[in-house]
Amino acid sequence: MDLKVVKSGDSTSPRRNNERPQQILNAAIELFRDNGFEGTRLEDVADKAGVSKATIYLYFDSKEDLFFALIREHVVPMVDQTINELERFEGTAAAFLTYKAHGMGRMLAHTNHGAILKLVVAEARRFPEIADYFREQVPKRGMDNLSQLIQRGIDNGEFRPCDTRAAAAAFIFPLLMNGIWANSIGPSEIVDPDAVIDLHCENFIRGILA
Amino acid sequence: MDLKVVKSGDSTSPRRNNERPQQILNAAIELFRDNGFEGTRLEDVADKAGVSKATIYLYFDSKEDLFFALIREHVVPMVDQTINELERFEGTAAAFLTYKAHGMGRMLAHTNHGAILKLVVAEARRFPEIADYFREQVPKRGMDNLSQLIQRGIDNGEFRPCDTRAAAAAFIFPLLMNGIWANSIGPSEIVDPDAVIDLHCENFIRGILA
DNA sequence: ACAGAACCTGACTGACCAGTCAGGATATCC
DNA sequence: GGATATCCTGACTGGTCAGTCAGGTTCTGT
Repeated sequence: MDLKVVKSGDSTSPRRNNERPQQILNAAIELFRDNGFEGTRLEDVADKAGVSKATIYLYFDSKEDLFFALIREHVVPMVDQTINELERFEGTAAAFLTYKAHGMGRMLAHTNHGAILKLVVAEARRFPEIADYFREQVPKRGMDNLSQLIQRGIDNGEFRPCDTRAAAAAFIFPLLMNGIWANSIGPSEIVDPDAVIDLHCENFIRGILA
Repeated sequence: MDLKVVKSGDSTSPRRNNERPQQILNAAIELFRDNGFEGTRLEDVADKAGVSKATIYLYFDSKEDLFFALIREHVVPMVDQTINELERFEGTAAAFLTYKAHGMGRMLAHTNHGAILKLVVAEARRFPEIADYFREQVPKRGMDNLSQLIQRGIDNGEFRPCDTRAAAAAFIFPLLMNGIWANSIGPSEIVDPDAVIDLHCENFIRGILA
Protein backbone atom coordinates (compact mmCIF):
# COMPACT_ATOMS: atom_id res chain seq x y z
CA MET A 1 0.00 0.00 0.00
CA ASP A 2 2.35 2.77 -1.10
CA LEU A 3 0.12 5.74 -1.52
CA LYS A 4 0.67 8.41 -4.11
CA VAL A 5 1.48 11.63 -2.33
CA VAL A 6 -1.24 14.20 -2.76
CA LYS A 7 0.74 17.32 -3.36
CA SER A 8 -1.96 19.79 -2.32
CA GLY A 9 0.41 21.65 -0.04
CA ASP A 10 3.45 21.53 -2.27
CA SER A 11 4.09 25.04 -3.56
CA THR A 12 7.13 24.01 -5.59
CA SER A 13 4.94 22.26 -8.15
CA PRO A 14 2.10 24.62 -8.96
CA ARG A 15 -0.93 23.04 -10.50
CA ARG A 16 -3.79 24.55 -12.40
CA ASN A 17 -6.34 22.97 -10.22
CA ASN A 18 -4.92 21.86 -6.93
CA GLU A 19 -8.24 21.23 -5.25
CA ARG A 20 -8.86 18.24 -7.53
CA PRO A 21 -8.06 15.63 -4.86
CA GLN A 22 -10.50 17.25 -2.45
CA GLN A 23 -13.21 17.44 -5.11
CA ILE A 24 -12.72 13.79 -5.88
CA LEU A 25 -12.74 12.79 -2.21
CA ASN A 26 -15.91 14.77 -1.58
CA ALA A 27 -17.65 13.08 -4.46
CA ALA A 28 -16.38 9.70 -3.31
CA ILE A 29 -17.61 9.99 0.26
CA GLU A 30 -21.15 10.85 -0.79
CA LEU A 31 -21.35 7.98 -3.24
CA PHE A 32 -19.71 5.54 -0.83
CA ARG A 33 -22.22 6.60 1.80
CA ASP A 34 -25.18 5.95 -0.48
CA ASN A 35 -23.95 2.91 -2.42
CA GLY A 36 -21.19 1.37 -0.35
CA PHE A 37 -17.65 0.85 -1.54
CA GLU A 38 -18.20 -1.97 -4.01
CA GLY A 39 -21.47 -0.48 -5.15
CA THR A 40 -19.86 2.78 -6.22
CA ARG A 41 -18.55 3.10 -9.78
CA LEU A 42 -15.43 5.17 -10.18
CA GLU A 43 -17.05 6.57 -13.31
CA ASP A 44 -19.75 8.08 -11.10
CA VAL A 45 -17.22 9.51 -8.68
CA ALA A 46 -15.55 11.14 -11.65
CA ASP A 47 -18.83 12.53 -12.99
CA LYS A 48 -19.79 13.95 -9.61
CA ALA A 49 -16.37 15.54 -9.22
CA GLY A 50 -16.63 16.94 -12.75
CA VAL A 51 -13.60 15.09 -14.11
CA SER A 52 -12.97 11.95 -16.12
CA LYS A 53 -12.31 8.60 -14.55
CA ALA A 54 -8.72 8.62 -15.73
CA THR A 55 -8.12 11.83 -13.80
CA ILE A 56 -8.83 10.04 -10.55
CA TYR A 57 -5.81 7.88 -11.28
CA LEU A 58 -3.60 10.96 -11.49
CA TYR A 59 -4.21 11.58 -7.79
CA PHE A 60 -4.97 8.17 -6.36
CA ASP A 61 -3.42 4.79 -7.00
CA SER A 62 -6.61 2.78 -6.88
CA LYS A 63 -10.17 2.73 -5.66
CA GLU A 64 -8.91 1.39 -2.35
CA ASP A 65 -6.47 4.27 -2.06
CA LEU A 66 -9.42 6.65 -2.30
CA PHE A 67 -10.90 4.94 0.74
CA PHE A 68 -7.60 5.13 2.57
CA ALA A 69 -7.27 8.82 1.80
CA LEU A 70 -10.71 9.47 3.26
CA ILE A 71 -9.52 8.22 6.64
CA ARG A 72 -6.15 9.92 6.46
CA GLU A 73 -7.53 13.30 5.44
CA HIS A 74 -10.87 13.43 7.22
CA VAL A 75 -10.74 11.22 10.30
CA VAL A 76 -7.20 11.20 11.67
CA PRO A 77 -6.99 15.03 11.88
CA MET A 78 -10.12 15.01 14.02
CA VAL A 79 -8.51 12.58 16.46
CA ASP A 80 -5.40 14.78 16.56
CA GLN A 81 -7.53 17.76 17.41
CA THR A 82 -9.44 16.01 20.18
CA ILE A 83 -6.23 14.81 21.80
CA ASN A 84 -4.86 18.31 21.56
CA GLU A 85 -7.92 19.81 23.19
CA LEU A 86 -7.82 17.26 25.95
CA GLU A 87 -4.22 18.13 26.79
CA ARG A 88 -5.07 21.81 27.18
CA PHE A 89 -8.39 21.36 28.92
CA GLU A 90 -8.39 22.53 32.53
CA GLY A 91 -11.95 21.95 33.78
CA THR A 92 -13.41 18.81 35.33
CA ALA A 93 -13.38 15.49 33.54
CA ALA A 94 -17.18 15.57 33.48
CA ALA A 95 -17.14 18.95 31.76
CA PHE A 96 -14.77 17.73 29.08
CA LEU A 97 -16.85 14.61 28.48
CA THR A 98 -19.97 16.70 28.14
CA TYR A 99 -18.28 19.12 25.79
CA LYS A 100 -16.82 16.33 23.67
CA ALA A 101 -19.97 14.25 23.55
CA HIS A 102 -21.88 17.13 22.07
CA GLY A 103 -19.22 18.20 19.59
CA MET A 104 -18.37 14.73 18.42
CA GLY A 105 -21.90 13.43 18.60
CA ARG A 106 -23.23 16.18 16.39
CA MET A 107 -20.35 15.89 13.98
CA LEU A 108 -20.95 12.17 13.55
CA ALA A 109 -24.69 12.57 13.22
CA HIS A 110 -24.80 15.56 10.90
CA THR A 111 -21.68 15.48 8.72
CA ASN A 112 -20.01 12.90 6.54
CA HIS A 113 -17.93 11.65 9.45
CA GLY A 114 -20.69 9.23 10.34
CA ALA A 115 -20.71 8.02 6.75
CA ILE A 116 -16.98 7.39 6.81
CA LEU A 117 -17.31 5.46 10.05
CA LYS A 118 -20.08 3.38 8.53
CA LEU A 119 -17.87 2.70 5.55
CA VAL A 120 -14.89 1.65 7.67
CA VAL A 121 -17.02 -0.61 9.79
CA ALA A 122 -18.64 -2.16 6.74
CA GLU A 123 -15.40 -2.81 4.87
CA ALA A 124 -12.88 -3.43 7.65
CA ARG A 125 -12.84 -7.19 7.15
CA ARG A 126 -12.32 -6.85 3.44
CA PHE A 127 -9.43 -4.38 3.67
CA PRO A 128 -7.25 -5.49 6.56
CA GLU A 129 -4.55 -2.92 5.83
CA ILE A 130 -7.01 -0.07 6.02
CA ALA A 131 -8.55 -1.58 9.14
CA ASP A 132 -5.11 -1.85 10.77
CA TYR A 133 -4.29 1.76 9.98
CA PHE A 134 -7.66 2.92 11.25
CA ARG A 135 -7.44 0.82 14.41
CA GLU A 136 -4.03 2.22 15.30
CA GLN A 137 -4.80 5.81 14.46
CA VAL A 138 -8.35 6.21 15.65
CA PRO A 139 -9.80 3.84 18.25
CA LYS A 140 -6.46 3.02 19.83
CA ARG A 141 -5.33 6.60 20.31
CA GLY A 142 -8.82 7.81 21.09
CA MET A 143 -9.51 5.14 23.68
CA ASP A 144 -6.13 5.58 25.32
CA ASN A 145 -6.76 9.25 25.83
CA LEU A 146 -10.34 8.90 26.86
CA SER A 147 -9.58 6.24 29.45
CA GLN A 148 -6.77 8.39 30.84
CA LEU A 149 -9.25 11.22 31.25
CA ILE A 150 -11.63 8.94 33.09
CA GLN A 151 -8.77 7.68 35.25
CA ARG A 152 -7.97 11.29 36.09
CA GLY A 153 -11.61 11.75 37.10
CA ILE A 154 -11.41 8.70 39.35
CA ASP A 155 -8.13 9.82 40.90
CA ASN A 156 -9.48 13.18 41.93
CA GLY A 157 -12.65 11.69 43.39
CA GLU A 158 -14.93 13.02 40.69
CA PHE A 159 -15.84 9.58 39.31
CA ARG A 160 -16.46 6.26 40.99
CA PRO A 161 -13.78 3.61 40.38
CA CYS A 162 -14.44 1.40 37.35
CA ASP A 163 -12.87 -0.29 34.34
CA THR A 164 -11.71 2.85 32.52
CA ARG A 165 -11.40 1.27 29.08
CA ALA A 166 -14.87 -0.21 29.27
CA ALA A 167 -16.17 3.14 30.48
CA ALA A 168 -14.51 4.92 27.56
CA ALA A 169 -16.17 2.50 25.16
CA ALA A 170 -19.54 2.81 26.88
CA PHE A 171 -19.21 6.56 26.57
CA ILE A 172 -18.23 6.65 22.92
CA PHE A 173 -20.24 3.76 21.44
CA PRO A 174 -23.66 5.41 21.55
CA LEU A 175 -22.22 8.42 19.75
CA LEU A 176 -20.70 6.21 17.07
CA MET A 177 -23.88 4.19 16.66
CA ASN A 178 -25.90 7.38 16.51
CA GLY A 179 -23.71 8.61 13.67
CA ILE A 180 -23.89 5.34 11.79
CA TRP A 181 -27.64 5.19 12.33
CA ALA A 182 -28.15 8.67 10.92
CA ASN A 183 -26.27 7.55 7.82
CA SER A 184 -28.00 4.24 7.21
CA ILE A 185 -31.31 3.15 8.76
CA GLY A 186 -32.21 6.68 9.78
CA PRO A 187 -33.09 9.39 9.50
CA SER A 188 -36.61 8.51 10.56
CA GLU A 189 -39.04 9.47 13.29
CA ILE A 190 -37.87 6.50 15.33
CA VAL A 191 -34.79 8.16 16.78
CA ASP A 192 -33.89 11.83 17.17
CA PRO A 193 -30.07 11.92 17.03
CA ASP A 194 -29.69 15.11 19.03
CA ALA A 195 -32.00 13.94 21.80
CA VAL A 196 -29.98 10.74 22.08
CA ILE A 197 -26.75 12.70 22.45
CA ASP A 198 -28.21 14.92 25.17
CA LEU A 199 -29.73 12.08 27.11
CA HIS A 200 -26.73 9.80 26.84
CA CYS A 201 -24.43 12.56 27.94
CA GLU A 202 -26.45 13.45 31.01
CA ASN A 203 -27.11 9.84 31.89
CA PHE A 204 -23.53 8.70 31.49
CA ILE A 205 -22.24 11.46 33.76
CA ARG A 206 -24.89 10.72 36.38
CA GLY A 207 -23.95 7.07 36.20
CA ILE A 208 -20.23 7.52 36.61
CA LEU A 209 -20.12 10.30 39.21
CA ALA A 210 -18.87 9.11 42.60
CA MET B 1 -40.01 -8.06 -3.92
CA ASP B 2 -42.19 -11.14 -3.89
CA LEU B 3 -40.17 -13.71 -2.08
CA LYS B 4 -40.20 -17.39 -2.89
CA VAL B 5 -41.71 -19.25 0.01
CA VAL B 6 -39.19 -21.42 1.78
CA LYS B 7 -41.16 -24.53 2.47
CA SER B 8 -39.04 -25.87 5.30
CA GLY B 9 -42.07 -26.52 7.47
CA ASP B 10 -44.34 -27.85 4.76
CA SER B 11 -44.79 -31.56 5.36
CA THR B 12 -47.09 -32.03 2.35
CA SER B 13 -44.17 -31.65 -0.04
CA PRO B 14 -41.40 -33.83 1.34
CA ARG B 15 -37.94 -33.01 0.13
CA ARG B 16 -34.80 -35.03 0.22
CA ASN B 17 -32.86 -32.33 1.90
CA ASN B 18 -35.06 -29.76 3.51
CA GLU B 19 -32.33 -28.01 5.44
CA ARG B 20 -30.84 -26.65 2.20
CA PRO B 21 -32.14 -23.11 2.74
CA GLN B 22 -30.60 -23.00 6.20
CA GLN B 23 -27.28 -24.35 4.91
CA ILE B 24 -27.24 -21.70 2.23
CA LEU B 25 -28.17 -18.92 4.66
CA ASN B 26 -25.47 -20.00 7.09
CA ALA B 27 -22.86 -19.96 4.38
CA ALA B 28 -24.10 -16.59 3.16
CA ILE B 29 -23.99 -14.87 6.52
CA GLU B 30 -20.37 -15.83 7.12
CA LEU B 31 -19.25 -14.68 3.70
CA PHE B 32 -21.30 -11.49 3.88
CA ARG B 33 -19.73 -10.80 7.25
CA ASP B 34 -16.20 -11.19 5.92
CA ASN B 35 -16.58 -9.74 2.42
CA GLY B 36 -19.66 -7.56 2.48
CA PHE B 37 -22.68 -8.08 0.26
CA GLU B 38 -21.23 -6.93 -3.05
CA GLY B 39 -17.90 -8.53 -2.26
CA THR B 40 -19.40 -11.98 -1.86
CA ARG B 41 -19.68 -14.25 -4.90
CA LEU B 42 -22.74 -16.47 -5.00
CA GLU B 43 -20.42 -19.16 -6.34
CA ASP B 44 -18.58 -19.05 -3.00
CA VAL B 45 -21.78 -19.20 -1.01
CA ALA B 46 -22.70 -22.29 -3.00
CA ASP B 47 -19.29 -23.91 -2.43
CA LYS B 48 -19.45 -23.24 1.29
CA ALA B 49 -22.95 -24.69 1.50
CA GLY B 50 -21.84 -27.72 -0.53
CA VAL B 51 -24.21 -27.11 -3.45
CA SER B 52 -23.97 -25.56 -6.90
CA LYS B 53 -24.77 -21.95 -7.59
CA ALA B 54 -27.89 -22.87 -9.52
CA THR B 55 -29.25 -24.62 -6.44
CA ILE B 56 -29.33 -21.32 -4.59
CA TYR B 57 -31.86 -20.13 -7.14
CA LEU B 58 -34.15 -23.03 -6.30
CA TYR B 59 -34.67 -21.56 -2.84
CA PHE B 60 -34.07 -17.85 -3.28
CA ASP B 61 -35.08 -15.45 -6.02
CA SER B 62 -31.91 -13.44 -6.09
CA LYS B 63 -28.84 -12.46 -4.15
CA GLU B 64 -30.85 -9.68 -2.56
CA ASP B 65 -33.51 -12.16 -1.47
CA LEU B 66 -30.81 -14.05 0.40
CA PHE B 67 -30.11 -10.88 2.34
CA PHE B 68 -33.80 -10.35 3.00
CA ALA B 69 -34.20 -13.92 4.25
CA LEU B 70 -31.38 -13.39 6.72
CA ILE B 71 -33.36 -10.66 8.42
CA ARG B 72 -36.66 -12.46 8.23
CA GLU B 73 -35.34 -15.74 9.58
CA HIS B 74 -32.66 -14.64 12.01
CA VAL B 75 -33.50 -11.16 13.28
CA VAL B 76 -37.26 -10.71 13.37
CA PRO B 77 -37.84 -13.86 15.50
CA MET B 78 -35.45 -12.45 18.08
CA VAL B 79 -37.48 -9.25 18.31
CA ASP B 80 -40.66 -11.30 18.67
CA GLN B 81 -39.10 -13.20 21.52
CA THR B 82 -37.94 -10.09 23.35
CA ILE B 83 -41.36 -8.49 23.11
CA ASN B 84 -42.89 -11.69 24.36
CA GLU B 85 -40.56 -11.83 27.33
CA LEU B 86 -41.23 -8.21 28.16
CA GLU B 87 -44.98 -8.82 28.28
CA ARG B 88 -44.58 -11.65 30.77
CA PHE B 89 -41.88 -10.05 32.89
CA GLU B 90 -43.00 -9.12 36.36
CA GLY B 91 -39.91 -7.68 38.09
CA THR B 92 -38.71 -4.10 38.08
CA ALA B 93 -37.93 -2.23 34.87
CA ALA B 94 -34.30 -2.01 35.95
CA ALA B 95 -34.14 -5.78 36.37
CA PHE B 96 -35.52 -6.37 32.90
CA LEU B 97 -33.10 -3.89 31.35
CA THR B 98 -30.19 -5.58 33.07
CA TYR B 99 -31.35 -9.01 32.01
CA LYS B 100 -31.92 -7.89 28.41
CA ALA B 101 -28.69 -5.94 28.12
CA HIS B 102 -26.69 -9.00 28.99
CA GLY B 103 -28.62 -11.43 26.82
CA MET B 104 -28.83 -9.21 23.80
CA GLY B 105 -25.38 -7.72 24.27
CA ARG B 106 -23.71 -11.09 24.32
CA MET B 107 -25.74 -12.36 21.43
CA LEU B 108 -24.75 -9.40 19.28
CA ALA B 109 -21.11 -9.60 20.29
CA HIS B 110 -20.60 -13.35 20.05
CA THR B 111 -22.95 -14.69 17.38
CA ASN B 112 -23.71 -13.80 13.80
CA HIS B 113 -26.42 -11.37 14.87
CA GLY B 114 -23.84 -8.63 15.09
CA ALA B 115 -22.69 -9.49 11.58
CA ILE B 116 -26.23 -9.24 10.23
CA LEU B 117 -26.66 -5.88 11.91
CA LYS B 118 -23.42 -4.69 10.38
CA LEU B 119 -24.62 -5.87 7.00
CA VAL B 120 -27.98 -4.13 7.30
CA VAL B 121 -26.36 -0.90 8.41
CA ALA B 122 -23.82 -1.08 5.59
CA GLU B 123 -26.33 -1.79 2.85
CA ALA B 124 -29.49 0.01 4.03
CA ARG B 125 -29.08 2.92 1.64
CA ARG B 126 -28.55 0.63 -1.32
CA PHE B 127 -31.57 -1.59 -0.64
CA PRO B 128 -34.39 0.69 0.48
CA GLU B 129 -36.98 -2.09 0.50
CA ILE B 130 -34.91 -4.19 2.85
CA ALA B 131 -34.20 -1.13 4.97
CA ASP B 132 -37.92 -0.34 5.17
CA TYR B 133 -38.78 -3.87 6.21
CA PHE B 134 -36.02 -3.91 8.78
CA ARG B 135 -36.94 -0.49 10.14
CA GLU B 136 -40.57 -1.47 10.63
CA GLN B 137 -39.91 -4.91 12.07
CA VAL B 138 -36.89 -4.30 14.23
CA PRO B 139 -36.04 -0.80 15.48
CA LYS B 140 -39.60 0.45 15.37
CA ARG B 141 -41.13 -2.42 17.32
CA GLY B 142 -38.10 -2.73 19.57
CA MET B 143 -37.96 0.95 20.42
CA ASP B 144 -41.69 1.17 21.01
CA ASN B 145 -41.56 -1.62 23.54
CA LEU B 146 -38.38 -0.47 25.19
CA SER B 147 -39.62 3.08 25.63
CA GLN B 148 -42.88 1.77 27.08
CA LEU B 149 -40.87 -0.18 29.61
CA ILE B 150 -38.93 2.92 30.55
CA GLN B 151 -42.18 4.88 30.81
CA ARG B 152 -43.48 2.22 33.16
CA GLY B 153 -40.31 2.67 35.23
CA ILE B 154 -40.89 6.42 35.36
CA ASP B 155 -44.57 6.03 36.27
CA ASN B 156 -43.86 3.84 39.28
CA GLY B 157 -41.13 6.14 40.54
CA GLU B 158 -38.28 3.77 39.74
CA PHE B 159 -36.73 6.02 37.07
CA ARG B 160 -36.35 9.77 36.83
CA PRO B 161 -38.51 11.45 34.16
CA CYS B 162 -36.83 11.77 30.78
CA ASP B 163 -37.33 11.45 27.03
CA THR B 164 -38.19 7.76 26.91
CA ARG B 165 -37.38 7.23 23.24
CA ALA B 166 -33.99 8.87 23.58
CA ALA B 167 -33.37 6.80 26.69
CA ALA B 168 -34.28 3.62 24.83
CA ALA B 169 -31.79 4.52 22.10
CA ALA B 170 -29.09 5.46 24.60
CA PHE B 171 -29.65 2.09 26.23
CA ILE B 172 -29.55 0.01 23.09
CA PHE B 173 -26.97 1.82 20.94
CA PRO B 174 -23.87 0.78 22.87
CA LEU B 175 -24.99 -2.84 22.62
CA LEU B 176 -25.49 -2.52 18.88
CA MET B 177 -22.17 -0.77 18.39
CA ASN B 178 -20.47 -3.37 20.52
CA GLY B 179 -21.84 -6.09 18.28
CA ILE B 180 -20.87 -4.31 15.10
CA TRP B 181 -17.43 -3.59 16.51
CA ALA B 182 -16.83 -7.22 17.37
CA ASN B 183 -17.66 -8.08 13.76
CA SER B 184 -15.54 -5.46 12.01
CA ILE B 185 -12.73 -3.44 13.64
CA GLY B 186 -12.44 -5.81 16.55
CA PRO B 187 -11.76 -8.19 18.05
CA SER B 188 -8.64 -6.60 19.42
CA GLU B 189 -7.16 -5.76 22.79
CA ILE B 190 -8.62 -2.26 22.53
CA VAL B 191 -12.11 -3.15 23.69
CA ASP B 192 -13.40 -6.13 25.67
CA PRO B 193 -17.01 -6.58 24.53
CA ASP B 194 -18.21 -8.25 27.71
CA ALA B 195 -16.68 -5.60 29.95
CA VAL B 196 -18.43 -2.92 27.92
CA ILE B 197 -21.78 -4.64 28.33
CA ASP B 198 -21.33 -4.95 32.09
CA LEU B 199 -20.21 -1.40 32.58
CA HIS B 200 -22.79 0.12 30.30
CA CYS B 201 -25.54 -1.80 31.99
CA GLU B 202 -24.55 -0.76 35.49
CA ASN B 203 -23.87 2.81 34.45
CA PHE B 204 -27.09 3.26 32.54
CA ILE B 205 -29.19 2.03 35.43
CA ARG B 206 -27.33 4.27 37.90
CA GLY B 207 -27.89 7.18 35.55
CA ILE B 208 -31.59 6.70 35.07
CA LEU B 209 -32.67 5.72 38.59
CA ALA B 210 -34.72 8.40 40.28
C1' DA C 1 4.89 32.96 -29.79
C1' DC C 2 7.20 28.96 -28.79
C1' DA C 3 8.83 24.99 -25.76
C1' DG C 4 8.01 22.25 -22.32
C1' DA C 5 5.54 20.97 -18.28
C1' DA C 6 1.36 20.04 -16.05
C1' DC C 7 -3.08 18.47 -16.54
C1' DC C 8 -6.82 15.91 -18.56
C1' DT C 9 -9.74 12.52 -21.40
C1' DG C 10 -12.21 9.07 -24.69
C1' DA C 11 -11.98 4.74 -25.85
C1' DC C 12 -10.46 0.42 -24.88
C1' DT C 13 -9.55 -4.26 -22.42
C1' DG C 14 -9.64 -8.12 -19.59
C1' DA C 15 -11.59 -10.07 -15.71
C1' DC C 16 -15.44 -10.94 -13.12
C1' DC C 17 -20.06 -12.54 -11.78
C1' DA C 18 -25.44 -12.66 -11.28
C1' DG C 19 -28.60 -15.13 -13.25
C1' DT C 20 -30.32 -18.90 -16.86
C1' DC C 21 -31.27 -23.31 -18.82
C1' DA C 22 -31.29 -27.85 -20.67
C1' DG C 23 -30.67 -31.96 -19.03
C1' DG C 24 -29.19 -35.42 -15.40
C1' DA C 25 -29.80 -37.73 -10.84
C1' DT C 26 -32.51 -39.45 -7.02
C1' DA C 27 -36.60 -40.44 -4.40
C1' DT C 28 -41.60 -41.95 -4.07
C1' DC C 29 -45.67 -44.22 -5.28
C1' DC C 30 -48.29 -47.62 -7.63
C1' DG D 1 -39.92 -51.39 -12.58
C1' DG D 2 -41.68 -47.60 -14.76
C1' DA D 3 -44.04 -43.11 -14.18
C1' DT D 4 -43.78 -38.86 -11.96
C1' DA D 5 -42.34 -35.31 -8.98
C1' DT D 6 -38.52 -33.42 -6.71
C1' DC D 7 -33.96 -32.02 -6.55
C1' DC D 8 -29.57 -30.69 -8.48
C1' DT D 9 -25.71 -29.13 -11.73
C1' DG D 10 -22.16 -27.75 -15.50
C1' DA D 11 -21.68 -24.71 -18.82
C1' DC D 12 -23.02 -20.61 -20.76
C1' DT D 13 -24.24 -15.46 -21.50
C1' DG D 14 -24.65 -10.65 -21.22
C1' DG D 15 -23.57 -6.83 -18.79
C1' DT D 16 -20.51 -4.36 -15.73
C1' DC D 17 -16.45 -1.94 -14.20
C1' DA D 18 -11.42 -1.14 -12.42
C1' DG D 19 -7.63 0.17 -14.45
C1' DT D 20 -4.71 1.63 -18.86
C1' DC D 21 -2.92 4.37 -22.52
C1' DA D 22 -2.05 7.20 -26.47
C1' DG D 23 -2.81 11.47 -27.43
C1' DG D 24 -5.11 16.12 -26.68
C1' DT D 25 -5.47 20.70 -24.12
C1' DT D 26 -4.09 24.43 -21.09
C1' DC D 27 -0.77 26.80 -18.46
C1' DT D 28 3.94 29.06 -17.46
C1' DG D 29 8.19 31.02 -18.31
C1' DT D 30 11.07 33.30 -21.51
